[in-house]
Amino acid sequence: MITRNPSLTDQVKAHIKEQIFNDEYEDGRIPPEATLAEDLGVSRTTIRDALGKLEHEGAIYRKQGAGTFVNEAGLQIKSRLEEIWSYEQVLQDHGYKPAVKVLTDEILPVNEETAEALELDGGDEVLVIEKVFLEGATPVVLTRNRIPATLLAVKERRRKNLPIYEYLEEYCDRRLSYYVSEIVPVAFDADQARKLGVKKGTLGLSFIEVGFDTNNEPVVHATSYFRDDLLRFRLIRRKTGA
Amino acid sequence: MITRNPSLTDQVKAHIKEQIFNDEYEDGRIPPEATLAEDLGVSRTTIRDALGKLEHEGAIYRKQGAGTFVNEAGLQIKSRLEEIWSYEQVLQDHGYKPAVKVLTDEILPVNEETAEALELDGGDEVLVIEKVFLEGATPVVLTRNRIPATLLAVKERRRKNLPIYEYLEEYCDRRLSYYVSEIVPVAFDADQARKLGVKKGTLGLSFIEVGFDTNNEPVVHATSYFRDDLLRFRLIRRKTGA
DNA sequence: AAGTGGTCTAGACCACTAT
DNA sequence: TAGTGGTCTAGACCACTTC
Repeated sequence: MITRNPSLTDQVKAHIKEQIFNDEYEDGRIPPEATLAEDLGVSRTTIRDALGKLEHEGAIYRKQGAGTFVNEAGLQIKSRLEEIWSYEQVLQDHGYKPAVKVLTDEILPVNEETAEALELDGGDEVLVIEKVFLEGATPVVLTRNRIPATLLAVKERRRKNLPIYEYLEEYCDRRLSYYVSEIVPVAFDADQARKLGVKKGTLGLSFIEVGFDTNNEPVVHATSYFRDDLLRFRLIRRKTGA
Repeated sequence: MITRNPSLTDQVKAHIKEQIFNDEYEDGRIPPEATLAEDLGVSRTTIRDALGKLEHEGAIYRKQGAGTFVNEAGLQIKSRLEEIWSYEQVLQDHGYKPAVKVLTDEILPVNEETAEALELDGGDEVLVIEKVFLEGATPVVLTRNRIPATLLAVKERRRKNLPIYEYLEEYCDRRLSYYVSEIVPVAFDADQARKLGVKKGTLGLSFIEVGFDTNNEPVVHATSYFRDDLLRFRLIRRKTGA
């Protein structure tokens, strides 16, 4: 059945993905674009948009003049760094049954680093939410999100364990558009180590990032810490012309 | 002047980028797509493709119904992780004048890890190239690339200091298409520390990656080490549907 | 030479934002 | 309500791979 929303392109994309997972394409060869267009009753442009997204995700690859093929190697990648939006989802993708625990949830004066990241003044306040993501009883990810207090539209804020992008929509009426993330290696300090259930000085990865909303305004300053023994990040790097 | 190659889209992209850097757009507002199409004498599709690429790179952002705008924050990002193709380029983008030193260049029996990454047998051989990238006399990046010996088409291999993707084109007739990279925090061992000019145990970042050619075959296994005090990586993370 | 993906056009209509 | 970006169509021609 054809409907708008999700877009035709996304429906086509989902359809092809399903075919791939059901092994419907022999030899990993995906039908020509013209054939797909005719079979699915959409234009070739729509097909190409869908294939373009799948290629970008690493699910397929295309070779001009030759064809379009399933990318077996690309399909193995569990969670691609560029696409991470929720750590619960990341842990699920790794086959875990994640739990979330809110450690801190309070409004505090902003510190210097956060003030700069969120373009605030020294006297302003931020809501600080610290969460830990666990697999069973084992902590895997520790996050600290800081949201300008002025953005909080609602007094009542239950469901503090929402993913931050949902939290921002629900309580701040802001839609998160993208993050700029810096990747930093760390040796966990005593506090971090305790919260992550490892020895002080254990090696790990951290992200320092700023999330921007659809108006391109910074709305959240996040720092995240990962147990390298339980979670490894991958990404696909491509050449982008000029 | 209109020519093919580079594509119209890339020409449009370059043009808009230039306008941005020359501050030609008041208030950071980029003209409507229809206007751009008419002014540049191309179709709106071509304009949209170019804007789409610029948006993906973080140079602009778009808001449906409102317009297209310059992304000042995005333009500050020096080298985006997803787009890294040459460490010389990365260092240049950071304002350094990079030098490259080839430390090792020899054909050796493949080790287990590389054999698995490149789908080789235990008895096969690989060309191992170890390079260090310096700013002046200061090492910043240490890389180790391994290429299957069977791919080497030419006996004479001068210019060992070529970026690996150019090396593969020149001596193996393979075009690098993308890398799958794993990001790992490390404490440098004695050997790495010496080559990077830091104390043993210093914290740093490393990439473990496999490069694939246009036939989606693994052609290079690379490990890279970075001095966190001199080089930080950033990337843009976005939500991708489904 | 046949078949495939890559680029480009011209135009229609929709969804959303601003005023 | 006017103007903007988002989606989609139908079709043309080009570049490349394969046989």
